[in-house]
Amino acid sequence: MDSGRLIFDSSSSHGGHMLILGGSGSPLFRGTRSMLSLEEGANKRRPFFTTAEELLEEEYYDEQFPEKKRRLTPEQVHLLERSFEAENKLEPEKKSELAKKLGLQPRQVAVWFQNRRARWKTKQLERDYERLKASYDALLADHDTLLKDNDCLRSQVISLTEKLREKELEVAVKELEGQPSPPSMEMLATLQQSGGDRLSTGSMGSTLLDGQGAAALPVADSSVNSYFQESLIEGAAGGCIEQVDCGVGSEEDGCTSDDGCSYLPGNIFQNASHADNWWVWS
DNA sequence: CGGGTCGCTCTGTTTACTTCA
DNA sequence: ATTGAAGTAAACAGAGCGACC
Repeated sequence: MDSGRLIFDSSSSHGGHMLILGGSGSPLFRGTRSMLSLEEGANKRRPFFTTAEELLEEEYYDEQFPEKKRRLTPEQVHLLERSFEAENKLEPEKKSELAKKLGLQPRQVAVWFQNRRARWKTKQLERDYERLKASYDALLADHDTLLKDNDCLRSQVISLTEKLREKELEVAVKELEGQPSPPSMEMLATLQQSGGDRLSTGSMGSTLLDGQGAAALPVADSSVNSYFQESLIEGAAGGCIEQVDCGVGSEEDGCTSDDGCSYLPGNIFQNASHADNWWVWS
């Protein structure tokens, strides 16, 4: 709808409404536009009104160019912007003061603030969206990294379980070799069988489980000199592996997490025997 | 307390104007 | 130089809300 001629009606009981006289959308104005040639419109463009005196001349301009909508001058916008930065709500006193200072109708100032708030909100929504998107992307990346780490740790569990089994068999064979008569094939078969059972059920010691129970790692078996007991981990049966130092280690044969730490599938317990331990029981 | 009025904000829309291909 | 599309700003409409009488 064309605003047409805008007159601030301060006596209105509704806070001063514009009276719309002869806008292009109103019956009064309909048809008037076609009477003005394009050339006339271009040459006699109605200027911005910036002073009270100019406001008094509105009637003249309105008669000449009743349908023009005028943009605010850069100076007017600048002052309005400064005012908006200080306070994006408009107190009645402030509105009158600004209107007077800018040579605008109070209603125009109110409308400007209204539109400015709408623009600010749109921008704010865009900023919020960008922030949330960045946050989501970061979380997604973290999630992917955790999935990879999880896969690496599963591989470690499987590998270590196998090593442990071999070590326990080796120890058992040595024990039997120490006896006066060599073990029979039946005895060896029985030993192997009992070792396998223990590993598969985890019934002989504490168990280190991965998240989904895909593999079990028995530790601290009291009847066998387990690999764990021989190495650094004493009295920590049933505890959890925890990474304590991210400053060492090769990434060549391991998986690397996003915090720069490497998980070494094959040799973490060898590393653990050194001063710069990677893993402890907690 | 309920209803009417006023003054304000917000959202959505229209319109005038500008820019650019 | 002209024109039409797209973008932007000014203004409006209508609904909602709180304060006041």
